Amino acid sequence: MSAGTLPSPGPGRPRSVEAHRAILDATLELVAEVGFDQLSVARVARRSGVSKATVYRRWPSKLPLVIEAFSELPTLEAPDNGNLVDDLIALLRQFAEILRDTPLARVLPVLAGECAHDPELSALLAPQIKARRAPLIQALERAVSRSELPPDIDLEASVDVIMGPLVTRMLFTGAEIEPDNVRRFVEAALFGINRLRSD
Amino acid sequence: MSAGTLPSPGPGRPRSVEAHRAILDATLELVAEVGFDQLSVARVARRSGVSKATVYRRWPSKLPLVIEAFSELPTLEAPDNGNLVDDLIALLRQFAEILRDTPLARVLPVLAGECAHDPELSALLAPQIKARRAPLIQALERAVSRSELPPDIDLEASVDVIMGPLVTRMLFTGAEIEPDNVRRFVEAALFGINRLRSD
DNA sequence: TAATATCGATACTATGCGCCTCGTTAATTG
DNA sequence: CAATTAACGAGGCGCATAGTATCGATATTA
Repeated sequence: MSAGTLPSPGPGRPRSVEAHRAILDATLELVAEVGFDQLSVARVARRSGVSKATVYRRWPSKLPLVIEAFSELPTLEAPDNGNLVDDLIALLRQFAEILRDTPLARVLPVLAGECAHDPELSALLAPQIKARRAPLIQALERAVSRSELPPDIDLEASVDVIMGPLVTRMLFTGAEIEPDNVRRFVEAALFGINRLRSD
Repeated sequence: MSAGTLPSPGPGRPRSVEAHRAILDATLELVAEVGFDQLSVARVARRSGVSKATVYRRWPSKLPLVIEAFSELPTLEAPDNGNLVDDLIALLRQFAEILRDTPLARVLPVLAGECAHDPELSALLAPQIKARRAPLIQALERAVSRSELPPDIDLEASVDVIMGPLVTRMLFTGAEIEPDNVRRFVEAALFGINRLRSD
């Protein structure tokens, strides 16, 4: 799935897996330190102890590299607590931790903004976004199967209602998100989800 | 308030107001066309028919320029319909129109991501964000004064709950936002706002 | 008219981009 | 054990951009 590692089936020197990881790690470090705009392929190569050409052999440009590095960031793991509220609280607490501990909050908005002009990159980023939303979709589906939610609910819109407040909060106000706030946001969202019928 | 126009109080040739507008317009055009990463001061100068030095005389770098151009984008105008639902629907419809007709959706996430590494720029962007949220805050305050909402409501969090779903929807899924969806999102959010007490 | 400050144009160094060549190194295949 | 194959590091190349500096021309105030 990763663009950089097309394992060589035939003879010849194989691509270094260590270099691959070093490049992605350096990319994430540098994005966190200096931001996307100041990031350059040459800097990534220097930081990862790899030749500049090696990076270009695997990724055509800076953006796909950052997208793949982004895909290496931790994703949500969906626990099955038997009820929707606890599932959502657990998921959003994980999300808040990831936002606090990784450069996700710095990478994702920039990628989203840049992909608006590049359908190719958008096609690269879209499945990543979808994969990160999947655990929430599944938690909602389990709630539907338990009749906690009506069967005709709009799952995608529900995910937006649940994640949206936290995302905007950390994006534009830069506010810290505490566990108590997570519970309040979940409850706030849940009171409205029933209105999000699909028809 | 704008960084570029410090009107000359004494003698000497004053700064061209036309050039100022041309530069900001060209910046917005180029951001919409090629994105923030591909944007360069030289391109802005060429597009606006202005010398490169003129741009540097007014803005120290690319980011403050884009931030000021961003501040020129239309803001929300708060109507007073006498009830909260209609106020919010009107505001969010305006917001959806702005997202559709201007490069706001492409500029804002990139700025937010870049400002995460630069406190100086963050200080430049923060008041712009606050000003754009103000009409929603005012609509909520009117609702409180009409006893539509409890007086101890968390206004900022309420704004996040109302705007968040739309913002994430247009940011990460790129979905079109139709007027009907706006009404549903407003209703979805309103059912939960009462839980957002400030204590 | 004199003083002042911005203007366009241009040159300048430094750096990044993306591509390329080259000799070297590490794996598969016979 | 050789021969083949492919990725490797090092480094050069042309081009574009960043940001600064200089210059004479121009527009405004005193």
